[in-house]
Amino acid sequence: MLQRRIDDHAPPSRESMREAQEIFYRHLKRVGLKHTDQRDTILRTFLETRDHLSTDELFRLVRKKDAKIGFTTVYRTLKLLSECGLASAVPFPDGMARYEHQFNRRSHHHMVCTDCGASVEFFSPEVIKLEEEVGRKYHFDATRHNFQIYGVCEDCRKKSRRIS
Amino acid sequence: MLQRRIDDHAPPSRESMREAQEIFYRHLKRVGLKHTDQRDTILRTFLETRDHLSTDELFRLVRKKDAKIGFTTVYRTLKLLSECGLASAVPFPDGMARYEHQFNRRSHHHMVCTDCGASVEFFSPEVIKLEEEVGRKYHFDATRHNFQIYGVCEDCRKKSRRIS
DNA sequence: AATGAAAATGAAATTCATTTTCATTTAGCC
DNA sequence: GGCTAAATGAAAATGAATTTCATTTTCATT
Repeated sequence: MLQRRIDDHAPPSRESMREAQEIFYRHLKRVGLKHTDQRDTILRTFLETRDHLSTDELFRLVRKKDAKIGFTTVYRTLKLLSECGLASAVPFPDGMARYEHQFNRRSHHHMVCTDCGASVEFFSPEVIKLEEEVGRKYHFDATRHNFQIYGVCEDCRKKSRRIS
Repeated sequence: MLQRRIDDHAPPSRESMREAQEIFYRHLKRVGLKHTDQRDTILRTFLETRDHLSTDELFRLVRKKDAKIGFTTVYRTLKLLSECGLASAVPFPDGMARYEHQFNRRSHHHMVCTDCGASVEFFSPEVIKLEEEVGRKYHFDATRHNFQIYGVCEDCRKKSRRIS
């Protein structure tokens, strides 16, 4: 299933990797948790991805680097990464929890094909303004939002035309 | 959990109820399915709600009207209602599938409190324009979208201030 | 470097919403 | 009324998410 990220396509530089690790370690320290090789490997693997990964997909990638790391650890680490803002869950129509990393990325949104599940990112500064405005109006302290557009992509339209 | 709908607060009139039923029955006929008392009861119960209901919550409401209707039937009927556009799934942060009815309702979005789960609706014509524009730009046939803003509501801010 | 308490790990078990199965009942066309 | 396909609902199955627990590891303190 294609899930294009349309910018920031360079792999993370050594410095930005280190910066992200520092954020993670600071968070661990703050909540009294420990620094382990597994967590290190999982964070690095996650930062190298460009897609929207389920826990299982990340687990498979992690396993390639260290076959001894278990699914449970990946699951738990992904939660920790969400807590400190390095990862965030994106609700996809298949209902499975999917995460993307938020390190050094512009705020963006997703357009998802309801046929094949492919997703494309788009950018919309208006939405960010809207978040502020609506929050103010209803006296919410708005912290984040989530915006997806669903539809049928060009490829799937072509395919369905061929069939009918 | 409070889930305010901020407009359209009147219960459905007899006419609009009938109109919705007609949409449903037309859909059933189209796909070769039958009209049953259970489906009738479930649709009526659903239209009377104002909230974002999980399948189980709707099942409990339906059971009050007819204790012989099973969970499975509610589950299946909710799917049928989604197919014909009378219901639509709203992704909430608790991960459970929640539905709201779309009959005679303005297009709206949700602001959700990440603390207590309370939700408030808001309206934003800009977002509808955005759906069209972005669809055009990436050659998607955009059919729907989903937009939530997350934050902390006034009540929860007050409560957390009291604690700290 | 050794110690020990607290935390981490990972395999397995559990939970729980969702979905499917299947035997029985019902709708609605002839 | 009879017939056939569909509906029903209880129970079982599924599968992602989460918890348990015995073992291992981290790391602050000797």
